[in-house]
Amino acid sequence: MPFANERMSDDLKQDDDDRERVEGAPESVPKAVVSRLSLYQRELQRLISTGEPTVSSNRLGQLLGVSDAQVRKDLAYFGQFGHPGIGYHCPELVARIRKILGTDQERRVALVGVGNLGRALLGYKGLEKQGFRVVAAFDADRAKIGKSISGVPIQHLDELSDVVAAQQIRLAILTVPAEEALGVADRLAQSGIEGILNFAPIRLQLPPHVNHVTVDLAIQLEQVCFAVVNREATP
Amino acid sequence: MPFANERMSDDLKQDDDDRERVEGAPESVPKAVVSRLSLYQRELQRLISTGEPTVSSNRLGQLLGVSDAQVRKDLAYFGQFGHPGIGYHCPELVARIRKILGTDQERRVALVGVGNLGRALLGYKGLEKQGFRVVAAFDADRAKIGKSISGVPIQHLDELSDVVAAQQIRLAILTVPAEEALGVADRLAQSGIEGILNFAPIRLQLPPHVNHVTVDLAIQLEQVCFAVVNREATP
DNA sequence: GTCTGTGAAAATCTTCACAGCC
DNA sequence: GGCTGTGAAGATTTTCACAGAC
Repeated sequence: MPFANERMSDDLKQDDDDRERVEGAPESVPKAVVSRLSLYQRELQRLISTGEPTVSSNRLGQLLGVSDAQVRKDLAYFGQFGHPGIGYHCPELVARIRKILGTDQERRVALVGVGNLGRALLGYKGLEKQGFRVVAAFDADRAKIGKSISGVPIQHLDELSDVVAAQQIRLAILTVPAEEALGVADRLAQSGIEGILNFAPIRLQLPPHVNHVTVDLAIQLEQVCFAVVNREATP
Repeated sequence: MPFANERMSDDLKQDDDDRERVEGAPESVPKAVVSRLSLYQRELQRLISTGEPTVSSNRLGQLLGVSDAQVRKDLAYFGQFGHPGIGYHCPELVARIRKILGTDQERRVALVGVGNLGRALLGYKGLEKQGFRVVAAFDADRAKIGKSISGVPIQHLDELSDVVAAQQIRLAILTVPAEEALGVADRLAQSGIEGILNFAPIRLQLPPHVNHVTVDLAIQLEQVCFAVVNREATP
């Protein structure tokens, strides 16, 4: 994970339904599976851009360092996408994965905390390439209000609720200092935000209907450091 | 995972040695364990700053959303740090964990790719708070060379090897565009860098003695999006 | 009584291996 | 021949539960 520190539910319901999964919510999916789905989708886009019409689980897995069985099992959580003897049709599979992830439509995102990291993310192309659009930025510092960064206007935190409602924003990126993170996260929840990508190195406590993933950059570097100091190998 | 996409070895050796782990490299440690070690260490620092001398596995776990048994098992990989009937002595445990992670001494870090994200990380206090110091930044763009950002001088990529050797830098942060990431990662490896924290949304291929962790920000946001669209709950 | 450290059990995740389709 | 989808086997990770230390 990245390592990242995430907390998202797995409910334990056993899915003994063997009808074909038509749509929507499979009972319980390991988060590692969802993470790999994102990887697959990215690699598939690359394959498409090089003109490959189809790909086998074996090849896709090799490109990403994952076993062929793993690729097939991961996809099987959501239905049957492959064609025996042929493999997976790249554009079709991309479309299916985007639908699963919810990135088949453009997702509007609010960013809160226009410091160093926040500014960087406002200018980061990698997010919109995957279907996210940061449409509003917020900060408590009056000096920053009114400016635009990368075309995104910076507004005061007090406007949060109104803007979220008006623009029907469901996702937020939280890039405020650790000390303020808990308070601001509360305000996000109260504003109707449903999912938060948190960069503060702190455990958020949120109502159960608000999902979040925390990315702690120092922890990631510590992982690398541990591996180096303990002379591990990257296979 | 954060989802992050990491690839670090687990070797499968069975550790049937029941002498006390005196030091150094435990045979094989799940990366999730190492990741939690970082969490523990952060929370312990907070406890120390509020004046708590000791903490039980139960309390530490509660603060972080982890079971008490998990805390104990994680620490048991590296030795015996606790005191029955009392718990763990916070300062002692912090010191032990830092030693395990390799952050007991200041680690010099090189940053390559002074774009939006790179600049943000140069100004990010969270890294040095955990014992990392970015001492050199590199870019291929001549226009950026010579300036300093947050006190870190920007040098040309061609200087990489010399600077890494002169300053004995072992860790690097890679914040170049995806298209250049593979090539630059090669140069890092050849310069003697031993660990890379990679932000390019691409799978690095590196010699086995160079460890790396990839943080893909778009993937993290996709995880949140999936959870929201599929109405999961955060317990 | 409190708390750790740890085998044993449970749950989860990954790989194997093969039936069935192209 | 090549390939997917999947039950069964295997491996790993987490939780349970308790002996032993304070």
